Amino acid sequence: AVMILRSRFLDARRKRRNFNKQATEILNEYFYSHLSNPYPSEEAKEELAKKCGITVSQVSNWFGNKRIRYKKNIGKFQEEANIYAAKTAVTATN
Amino acid sequence: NNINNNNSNNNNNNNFKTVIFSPAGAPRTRKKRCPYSKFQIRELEREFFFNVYINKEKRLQLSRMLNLSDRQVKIWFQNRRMKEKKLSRDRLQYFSGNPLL
DNA sequence: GCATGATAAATGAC
DNA sequence: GTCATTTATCATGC
Repeated sequence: AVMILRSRFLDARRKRRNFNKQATEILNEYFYSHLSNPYPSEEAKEELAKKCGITVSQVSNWFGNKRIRYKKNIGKFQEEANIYAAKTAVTATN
Repeated sequence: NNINNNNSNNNNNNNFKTVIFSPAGAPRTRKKRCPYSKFQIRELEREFFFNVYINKEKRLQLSRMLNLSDRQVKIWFQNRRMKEKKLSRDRLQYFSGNPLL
């Protein structure tokens, strides 16, 4: 039984499921509002994880993937960047 | 003496460097990541089972047997220990949410 | 067919 | 040594 559970941990490591739209919104909002330094602190990661309903490791994975993929093709994310830039600009005026 | 060669099936071609994005600086390079073969992983895992920390002698011995550099074996054990720690965290979190298991 | 999340080599800070 | 990363690769979703 122990071996079965153990193998299930190893097998289940890559059972990928997309995050829900709200979680992605929160992560993108943080990323594009900290584009000059998109490295959330450990405390910020925990808060993001709580708000998104995911683990801290998943937050770290998301930022790691986002940083490298954004850096490699900034043009592809330009539209997305504008959307969230406008969103944060509205909140800044309040 | 040249260390890197890999037998195993598909690759490589190590010492291929990839250019790193350099924020206002001289462009640096990094060794291209090359996945290890099943055989290499099996032997590394076997040794890791006996001792999580590997000594110099066994490290050199393993590196020769697997056609990996001494540095690569050292780093593999470092990463493997980190992986084990993460697995422990995941296990703890999993069981805390499922007390019946 | 790529987008996306997770993992595997490799680097560097400390 | 640990550990947060970078980068490439893997596996899945759709």
